[in-house]
Amino acid sequence: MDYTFLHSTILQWFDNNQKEYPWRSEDPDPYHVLLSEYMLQQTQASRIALKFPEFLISFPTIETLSKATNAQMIIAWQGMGYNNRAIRLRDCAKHIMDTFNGNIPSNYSDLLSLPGIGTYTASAILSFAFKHNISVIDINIYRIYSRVFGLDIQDAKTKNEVRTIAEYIYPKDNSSSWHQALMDIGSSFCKAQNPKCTLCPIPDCLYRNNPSLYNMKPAKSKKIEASFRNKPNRIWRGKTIEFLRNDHQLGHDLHDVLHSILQQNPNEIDIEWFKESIIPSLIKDQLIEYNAENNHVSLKG
DNA sequence: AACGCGGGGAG
DNA sequence: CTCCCAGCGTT
Repeated sequence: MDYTFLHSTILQWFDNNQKEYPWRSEDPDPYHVLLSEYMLQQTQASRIALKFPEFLISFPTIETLSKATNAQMIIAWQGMGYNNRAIRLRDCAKHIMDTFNGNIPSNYSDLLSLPGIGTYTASAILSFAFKHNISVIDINIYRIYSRVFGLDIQDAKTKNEVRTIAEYIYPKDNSSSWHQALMDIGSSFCKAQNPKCTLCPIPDCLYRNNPSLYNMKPAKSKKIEASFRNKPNRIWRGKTIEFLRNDHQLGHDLHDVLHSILQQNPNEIDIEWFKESIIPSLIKDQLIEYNAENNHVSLKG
């Protein structure tokens, strides 16, 4: 297959229409790429764009990041979600200091050895920071390839087929621009819901030609989350962390924390639930400390 | 293979 | 209200 036209179309579109992000540049600092990719795991780019610059002021280098306390990381992570990712990021920086002399690895296996760096993030760093020619598959690119080639997103075989497509289709002299272009296209046009096919710059696409032929709906997630008082525990975890963020210097009495997040006086059942379910899971993620002697809760130092 | 893990924005 | 998001680690 000759993809010369596809490549030139997409790359030219990217030259003229790429989104401005604080981590994007012609010759990006690998630390900025690692940091942004870490933040972008499961979080929309538009949100990270607001957070990235101030985070970089607080932690301008891998070394400063590696020395952050858990509480500092949790506070700096405000608004980005998945707070245990903040702890992992600091651990990742420490690992880079200790094992790689502070240099971000430029090969796949070393990157994969770092905490919180999986197949996507490793290939993204190699492509965007080190300009290696490697395929990159995030949720946007996965969806685009599935649609362009008419693959059923629920079919178990699709994952492998997309991997094969991703491997042969990208321009072998410009992995970085190609994959970032597809991400922009994925978030602007080839969206999960209500895709704007009429505006999409991809020249040929089986889905656009006949959307009804293909099953592009992701499987319904029918998992039941553990809940309390009509809200999932993850919401209560988040409220607890948010409360402790606002005054992290002091330890807080467990009852005061509960009163604040429940917006009412806690009863025995509330206290039992909080002690048995929420506190242990936050401790397990290294987000908080709990002193059973005086019933004080605080962010982990 | 399935699940835990946040939080905010869009529709 | 439901669905979505530049995923990863654990089981």
